[in-house]
Amino acid sequence: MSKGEETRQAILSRAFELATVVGVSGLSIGRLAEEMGLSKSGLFAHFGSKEALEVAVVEEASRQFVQEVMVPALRHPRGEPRLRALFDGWMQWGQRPGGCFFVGASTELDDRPGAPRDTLVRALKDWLDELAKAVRISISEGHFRADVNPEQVAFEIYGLMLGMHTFHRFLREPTTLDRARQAFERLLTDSRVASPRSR
Amino acid sequence: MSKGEETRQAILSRAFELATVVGVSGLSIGRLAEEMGLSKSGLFAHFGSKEALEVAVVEEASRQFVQEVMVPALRHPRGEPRLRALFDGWMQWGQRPGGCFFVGASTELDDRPGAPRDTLVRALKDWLDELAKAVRISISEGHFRADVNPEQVAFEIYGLMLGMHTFHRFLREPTTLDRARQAFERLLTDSRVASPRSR
DNA sequence: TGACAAATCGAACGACCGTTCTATTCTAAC
DNA sequence: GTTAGAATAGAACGGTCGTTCGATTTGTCA
Repeated sequence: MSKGEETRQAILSRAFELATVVGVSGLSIGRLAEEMGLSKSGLFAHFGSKEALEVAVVEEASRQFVQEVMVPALRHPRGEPRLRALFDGWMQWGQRPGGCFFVGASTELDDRPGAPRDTLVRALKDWLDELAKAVRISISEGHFRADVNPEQVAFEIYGLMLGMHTFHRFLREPTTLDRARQAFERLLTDSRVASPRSR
Repeated sequence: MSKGEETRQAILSRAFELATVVGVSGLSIGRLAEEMGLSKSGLFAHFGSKEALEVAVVEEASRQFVQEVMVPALRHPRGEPRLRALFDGWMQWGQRPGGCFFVGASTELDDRPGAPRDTLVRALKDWLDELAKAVRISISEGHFRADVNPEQVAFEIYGLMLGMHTFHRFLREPTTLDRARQAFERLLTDSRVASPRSR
């Protein structure tokens, strides 16, 4: 790795942390440069524009998310255990300072067309696809009923995660973790083969 | 209403619309003054500080939310019908340009202590209390089982709303409305007296 | 109608923003 | 060890931000 790539990566690493707290557009080049011990223009040269920096930050966030949540979940058995691992992994991920990068960024960018938004949409869809895939495997493994809708379950799981985020980080409700767990269990129960009720 | 109060109210009305789209801190006094046909300092004088303006905007949002969602729901029969009305009312509310003010503002302010945050926390808690209250009434009316936890249901409903917001406004998923409805029905089904399963 | 207060304006402030340029320092390959 | 090119620095730009202050218009009530 050349010197340039090295500092660029170091910048992105810190930029990602910072953006998780202050938001993608709240991230400022001057502030970031100061934290990195670089000049504003020196740092700027690595990206060429603020928007390109934002895109790179979103990509860095995806990279870290894959590494810290998705990959470890793949080490768990296929089906429900893996789905649980994904849920647990996200809970861990959401504990870092500033919470979940994607939750903040998606509400921030929902009305701002452009490359950063497109990149984030792609990342979020990948995550939802991963959840749906885990549900689909749960069906084929015989853990869930055949008539369970994977995309529907992924939707509801993600809603849980968002609710958890708001209750924990904004309302600071100490009951949040239990609430989320309980809702998740209800979702699993309703999806299992043992359950007699149709969905 | 004096002249001052009148323009102040007009400013807040527009400021609320604007803040729903660009966020609470994204709201700028210069931009707002231009839209209102006022000078920057003239508009500024109505509030004294940006932070005071932000607080006033949050209050205005609460005012409108009560008027457009909560009050109409009270005209529906106690219990499950009213809970449905609250849900439907929120869905309508979330359709306005920029989506739901509270969803955007709460992720924006979760790491920014101060009066605007405190005001918003209060407003959101009021809304959640209203949901929980509707659930509680549903129990006493015999629509829901006695062992249903009102706060838990309120948590899950709010999670649904958040999921809907992200899927609809950020991902632009056309299936969103159905997904949210279906999840809501599952929640109601699991809560009803007819259901044999314990929660 | 006159007088006092309320409302609004206009200019200026310092701070920070992203971006551009030119000059300098450093790194890496020959 | 020299040299070309990459990496960084520094100063300056136009712009917007929230805020202050003194002057001026406008509304309100005796």
